[in-house]
Parts: sequence; structure tokens; C-alpha cells
Amino acid sequence: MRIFEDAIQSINLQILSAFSNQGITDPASIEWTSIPLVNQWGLGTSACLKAAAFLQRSGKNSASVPRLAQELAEQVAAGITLPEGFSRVEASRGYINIFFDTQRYVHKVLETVLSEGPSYGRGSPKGERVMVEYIQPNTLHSIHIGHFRNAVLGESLARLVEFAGFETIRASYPGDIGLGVVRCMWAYQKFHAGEEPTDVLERGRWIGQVYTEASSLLEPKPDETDAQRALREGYESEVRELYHLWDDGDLRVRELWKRTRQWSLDELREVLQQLDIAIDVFFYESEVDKPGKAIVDELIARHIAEDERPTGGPVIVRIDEKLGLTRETYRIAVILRSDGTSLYLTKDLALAKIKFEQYHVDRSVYVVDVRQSLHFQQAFKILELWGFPQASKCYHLAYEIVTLPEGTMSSRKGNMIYYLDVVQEAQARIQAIIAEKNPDLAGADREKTAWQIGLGALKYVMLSVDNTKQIIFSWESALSFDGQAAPYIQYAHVRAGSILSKAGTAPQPVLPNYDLHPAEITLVEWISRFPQEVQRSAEEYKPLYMASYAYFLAKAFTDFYSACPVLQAEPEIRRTRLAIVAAARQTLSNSLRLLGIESPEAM
RNA sequence: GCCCCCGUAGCUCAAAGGAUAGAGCGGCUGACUUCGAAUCAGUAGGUUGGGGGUUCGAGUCCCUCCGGGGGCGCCA
Repeated sequence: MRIFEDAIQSINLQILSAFSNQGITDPASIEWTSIPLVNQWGLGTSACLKAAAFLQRSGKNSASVPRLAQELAEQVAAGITLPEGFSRVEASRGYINIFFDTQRYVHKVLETVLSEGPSYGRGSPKGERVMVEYIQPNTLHSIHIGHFRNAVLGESLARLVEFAGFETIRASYPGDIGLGVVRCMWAYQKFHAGEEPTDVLERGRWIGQVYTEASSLLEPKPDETDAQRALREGYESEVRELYHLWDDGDLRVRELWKRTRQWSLDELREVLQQLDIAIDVFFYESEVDKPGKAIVDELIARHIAEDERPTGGPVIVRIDEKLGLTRETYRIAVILRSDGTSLYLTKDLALAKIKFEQYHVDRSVYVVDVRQSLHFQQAFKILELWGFPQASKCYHLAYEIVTLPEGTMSSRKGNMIYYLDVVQEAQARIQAIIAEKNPDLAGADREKTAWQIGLGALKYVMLSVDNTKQIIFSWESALSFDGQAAPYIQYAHVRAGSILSKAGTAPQPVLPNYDLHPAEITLVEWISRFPQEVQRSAEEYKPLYMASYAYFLAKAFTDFYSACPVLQAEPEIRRTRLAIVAAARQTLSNSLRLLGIESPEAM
């Protein structure tokens, strides 16, 4: 909800009515953006340019569009009766610009922010239920920096969608079964049974190392000897045997599986708590294994899938053929192995059905890295062929992976960057900085603050880059805390808080009675844009917009801070500025919260 | 061969089809006796990968080429 929305609506109607008097039907609605290049506060619209183009197109006027637009703008502007809250209207270069009565506008913004507080910017209920699925780590792995990007992105998205007014369900989908998990179980029982450490975080990482070892033992080597190959193939058949035992529900294998799996889930729970992520529902791959197989049977019966098992093949869906596409697009999807065990896709089909039928979701968002794009295109198309209308409401939020300067991370190469190491290093460095810059902040307070800042900085690194772009991780850049980074935003929040606590009096939303400084106006304008940014970020599933906004808001505050004295100002000015500081602090805090980043009181 | 993503300042990245493409880092010059300098002021740096097209208007949309990354029947 934009401030002065009703007044803007009345202006829109006046413009549209002026258009329709001249037979102009395009544009059908008026859009406003902030006016660049002028040091006055208002909104501008290019509606007359569109209208002029319409007139020319329909042959009603042959003048050049810019000239015609300017004439129209002058004519329309002259006929506008400005509602209360606006000071003047002008026609400029084909645009219509309306200017706020700055003092009244500032008053209105301050009133809104200070009365709504933490709810400032919350959208009205949308009446739709959104499920955000994120955090799909394989068990028996440890959480690495790629999982971190996923978790941070998904959580921010969930917060944005929720705050924007959607009923939101946070779903996590740990991969607790599959070939990888079985390989690791195999290596554990064969080489490391009983060796595990007791500490929760240590144990999660330890089993991750066993996983790496298993991968390397089972990986074909280009220069392997016959004996090595025979050994590896022997291992491989042991793994397949183990998978079949799990599949058949063998009690001992299931017990081993549950025990090792729990180590990873314990680590996951710990990490989620650290990241301040409260998952509403955990789906496990193992739970959708059987339902998935039932679905395969159904798809075969309905002639959507083809069973090639009689001839030694798997169960497949010829998607392009079913859709009548001549160019290969969705290709052929394998939905069940020839030996009858399930695949990723088998299980995802079952999970989608559960989301639709048991959770009644209107929109289903999957936060999963870009390499799974084809998988999701296939899954959504199969759902469509299967007859789920909700398939069109499924959205794969594909994000690019986190790589290293020397290339991709992989357990095989042994160059994994683990979340726990990075966050620990970040906290250590921040503690050192606090010790130097703010020695008074000590002990447990220093540790807590260092945690808020260190983790916040890492989260911001993940959120301030578009999800379509790779992040090349280096310790150097990830742990750089200067400039456009979370600590800058947090610092602005702290500075604002410091002024308020020194002021002693509670800020009130006063009506300013002096000419506001440009830095004051710019800051209040940024504050006023917050609700729109919330909606935009949520509707386009782009936490980046909020990350970017938060920085510009902080920058506007910092500019104000260095240009406008608050506590030493004349009483009337001081009262207004205190309210602006309070509103800025509140909006900074709300923005950071939507990014999943904490707002420290001191730093 | 087919599909998807990316290409913007030296580097990392922003930019609602709109008015003169913006930040940070790095470079250079300055500012702490001031509401704490995790900061600020100033300065340098661009034919938005090339070429066509649509539009009154294109970094943004379409086509094409180049360069980089990813994916493509029984891994997830």
C-alpha cells in the first residue's frame, strides 16, 4: 500500500478521463515512478508518451510522438485538480510530474512507520497458500557452502512471501535414501563401524568424510588395473545388494540406516537453529519411496508411462511424444529403474501429489540449484499429463551454484567448503574487529554480536547477487565486511539506535515546520518505498530486490547522518529528525528481518 | 545435435520498456577534540560482447553470431 494511494488514484482517474475524452484507450492504467534528476520529491508518469503513440498509430494525429506527448501532458496537467498532500503538477518532456507537499508527506510517512512498527510494510492477506521447499541436503553429507546459499535464499523468500500476505508453509526435503546414502552406509559398516564421535556437529561431519571415502572407492579410475577394477566391481555389487536389502525392509539394514541418518539430521537441526530457520514440515525421500512406486504403476496403467522392464529396460515417459512436440524439449524421463528401485523423479512425483492433496497449496515453489532444471521441467510436465491442474502453479526457483576460483566443489576432489568452518571464521574475525573498535563491548555480548554480524555478512553475500548468477566463493571476498555488505546496514541501524537512546524522549510523528534538507527528503522517500519493495520481491520471488533495497536505505540514512545533526539541532528540527531516525531504524530492522539477518543494538 | 542461464567501469555486481546506466572493491586526494571513522567528501574509470530488428523510447523485448557455464534414459 503506497502512502497517499487514494490521492494518487484520484489523479489517475482524472488523467484517464482526459484521455478518454480524446478517444485515447491506451494506456488503460497509469503507472508512476520516482522522478529522476530533480531535487524535488514527487512522482512521474510516461502515460502521455504512450497516449501520443496511440494517437499516431490510429492515424488521428501525425505530429511527432515526443511533441504530441508534451502537448498532451501540458493540456492534461492544466486540467488536474490536485488532492490534498500535493503541491504542484508539471508537464516536462512528455511526462506529467506531480510533486508532494513535502512536509505533509513526511508527516504521513512518519505516522505510518511509527504506528505500525515491526508490521510496517506488511501486505494485506492474499488468500493464497504458498509452500516454499528448500534445504534438501543428502543425509550422510555435511552442510557445505552451497547448501548455505540454498537455505539463506529459501528462508528469505519464505519471509518475504509471508510478510507480503501469503499463507506460507516452509518445507524441507532431506535426501535420506538413494544410491549415495547406501554407498556411504556400505563404507561405514565395512570400514568404520563403531568409530563415530559423540559430539553432534563433529559426528555429522565425520559421516560426511566417510561418504567422500565411499565415493572415491567406488569411482572408476581411468588407469585402474584389472585387479583394481575387479575389487571396485565387487564393492559395487555389495552396494547394490545393500540397496535391495533396504528396499525389502530388511530389519538390520533399516536399523543401520536409521542410526546413521540420525547423525546427519541432528547436525541439520542444529544448523537450522543457528540460521534461525523454523521448518514447518519435513518430507523425507524415504517416505515417498513407496508412494512413488504406486504412482509409476498408475502412470503405466493410464498409458502415460511405458514399462520396458520386460525387455530389461526401465519405466519411462516419452514426454515430447505425449505432448506432440517435434523438437526435442522435455525428452524422455526415466521414472523407475529397471530393477524396480525408485529414482529422484519417482519420489518427486509422489511428493508433489502430497503437496497438492494433503496441504492444498495454491503455489508450490522449489528452491533447488539450476542443474536440476530439466528434472523439474519433466516433473511438472508429467504432473500435467497426469491431470493435475496445479502443475501450472509449480515454480522451480533455480539458483546458480557456488563455485571456487579453481572450479566446482566436489567431495571427490576433497575441496569442499563447509558452512561450519566459514561461519566460525567469520565470527572470529568480527570478534577481533569489535575488540579493536569497541572494546567496551566484551564477553558474551561481544560473542553474540560477532555472531549476528558474521552470519549476517555471509547471508548478505548470498542474497545480494541474483540467483541466476554463480557465486565464486573465496575466503577473501566472503569475509570482506566493508562497503555494500550487511555490516554497513547493521551499522546504520546501530547508529540510529544510539541517537535515539541519547535523546531520552520518545520520538513523535510531528509535522515539520521548516524546509527539509535534501538528505532528509531522500531518506524518507526510501523509507516510504519499503512496502512496495516487499510486494515486488515476493511476487517475483527475488530476495535480491530486498537485499539491494536494504543497502540503499542504509546509504540514505548514512548520508542523512553525516549531513544533518540531530541532537544538537534546534528544538523543532530536532523533534522531526528524531522521528525520522526512529522510522529509519524501524525500516532498516524490518528489511534485515526479511533477509533473515539480525539487527544488533551495538557493534 | 538439442535445451537452459550468464556477458554492464580494471574486479565483483546493481538497474519496474522510460528522462543524463549506478554502487562497492581496488587507484588517487582529503576528513576523527564533532549524534562512535565498520564512516564520509572529492576524483578517475562505459561505443552495456558484435550485428540486425520491434518501439515515440532498448542494458532490458525478438532474431542471429561470438564467448563462458550448466544440462540432456535408469546419480541426486
